[in-house]
Amino acid sequence: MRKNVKEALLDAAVTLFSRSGYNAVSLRDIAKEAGANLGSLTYHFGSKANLLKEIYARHTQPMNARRLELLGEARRIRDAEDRLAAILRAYVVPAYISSSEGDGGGAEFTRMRAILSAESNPDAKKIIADAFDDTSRIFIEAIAECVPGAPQEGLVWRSQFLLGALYYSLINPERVTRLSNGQVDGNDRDAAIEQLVQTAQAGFSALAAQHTSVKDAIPEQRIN
Amino acid sequence: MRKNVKEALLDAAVTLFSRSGYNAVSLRDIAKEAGANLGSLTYHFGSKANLLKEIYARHTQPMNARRLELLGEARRIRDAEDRLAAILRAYVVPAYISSSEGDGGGAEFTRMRAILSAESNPDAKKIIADAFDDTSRIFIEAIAECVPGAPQEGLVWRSQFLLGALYYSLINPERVTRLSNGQVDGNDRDAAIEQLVQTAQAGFSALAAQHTSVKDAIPEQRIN
DNA sequence: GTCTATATAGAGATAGAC
DNA sequence: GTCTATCTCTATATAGAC
Repeated sequence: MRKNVKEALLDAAVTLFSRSGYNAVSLRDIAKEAGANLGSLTYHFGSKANLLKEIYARHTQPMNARRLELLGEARRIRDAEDRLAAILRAYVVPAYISSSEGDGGGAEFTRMRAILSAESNPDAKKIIADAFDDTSRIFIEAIAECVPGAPQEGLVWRSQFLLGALYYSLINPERVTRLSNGQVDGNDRDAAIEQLVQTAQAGFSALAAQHTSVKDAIPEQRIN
Repeated sequence: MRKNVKEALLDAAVTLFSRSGYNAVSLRDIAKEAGANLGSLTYHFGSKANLLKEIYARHTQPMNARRLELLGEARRIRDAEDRLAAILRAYVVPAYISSSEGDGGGAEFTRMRAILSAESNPDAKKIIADAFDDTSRIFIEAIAECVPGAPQEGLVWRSQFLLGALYYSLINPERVTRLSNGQVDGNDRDAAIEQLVQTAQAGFSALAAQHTSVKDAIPEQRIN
C-alpha cells in the first residue's frame, strides 16, 4: 500500500497540519499517524520546519501548474462573462478538489495553507514566500480583461476576498450546515465551488457594471 | 494608565492571541506582555482555557449588540439596494473597526476569532459555541428580505464567504499590498470595509437578479 | 534506513511566602 | 492579590544500537 516511510510521513503531516494547524501537532503525532518512528522524522527531514518545507515543495508546483493549464483553456472563451466564470473556476477547482495524486493535493493542502496563514507561524512565513503570489497576479490580469475599466484596487481586494472565502469554507464547513439548520451541506465541495464561482463572478462583474455592461466586453484577441 | 492586573492580562492575551494564535502563545508570554507575573494568571483565570473564555465573555455581547443596533437602523431604509448595503455594513463595521472601549474590541478580537477558527483548538471550540450564529441568522433573514426569491442555499453560502473574506483580510492584509505592488494598502480598514460591503452586495444581489430586478423589491413594512 | 533511549528546553499548573 | 519556586508533563532534537 505505502511506497515508503518518507511518503507516509509527508502524507500524515499534511493530514494532521490541515486538521489542527502547525503548532498543535507534534512530531510524535505525525510519526504515530504514519505508523513510523519518531527518529525517522529527524532522519528524513532534520527538523519540523524542514518537513513543512518539503510539503510545500511537493504540492505547490503541481497545483499552480494545473491552475495555469485550466486558465489557458478558459482564456479561449470569447464571451466575457463565460470567460470570467471559467477563469475563476480554474483558480478555485485545483485548490478545492480532493486529488488522487500529482495534482497538488487539493483540498487538504489548501486547508493546511489556510490554517498556516492564520497562525502566521515564523517557520511557515519563511516557506510560504510568494510562490503563490505570482499565480494570483496572472489570474488578476486575466480577470481584468473580462472586466474592462475595473480599477486595480477593486480587483485586488476581490481576489483577497475570494481567497478568504475559499479558505474559510474549507476551514469551517460546519458553519454552513449549522446556519442552514442542516438544509445545506457545508462539506459538499461541488456546491461550494459553484457558489463560490458565482459569487466571485458577481463581485468582479460589478466593478465594470457601473459604466458599461460586461456582456459587451470583448477583449483583444489573445495569443495563448 | 492601567486599571488593574486582570484587565492588563486580558488585553495582553487578546493582543498576543490575535497575533500568533492560541497554541503558540504561552502563559508566560502573556504575563510578560502585561507586565505581570505568571502566578497572577492562574490566580485570576485558573487555566488558559478559562482565560480565553473570559475574553469571549467580554467581547461577544457588546459586538453583537452594536451589530444589531446598526441593523435596526438599516432596516428602516426603503430602497432594497441601499438597505442591503446598510445591513452588510452593520455586520462588518463592528467586527472591523478598532475600538476605544466597550463596543466589543473590534478588529483585534475579530482577528483572534479568525485565527482560533482556523486552529480549531479544542479549548476554543467549546467556548465559541454558537453565540455568533444567532446574530448571523438574524442578518441572513434581513438580507433575504432585500433579495426576494433568493434561495436559502445561496444566502447561507454567501454569508459564509463574507465572513471568510472579512477574516482573511484581517489575517493577511499584507497580501493586498504585495499583489498590488504597493499601490493598495491592505491595512486601510475603511477601504477594506467599503470594498467588502460592495463585493458582498453584488454577490447577494445577483441571487435575485436572474428573475427580478433588486431595485423593485420592497419588503413588507417591518415593526422594529 | 529505522529503531530505542535520552538530552534539553519549555509548557501549564500548583504551593506557599509575602 | 501578587510574587517566587517548583512539580509534572511533553515538546524538539540528538546519539547510538541494530
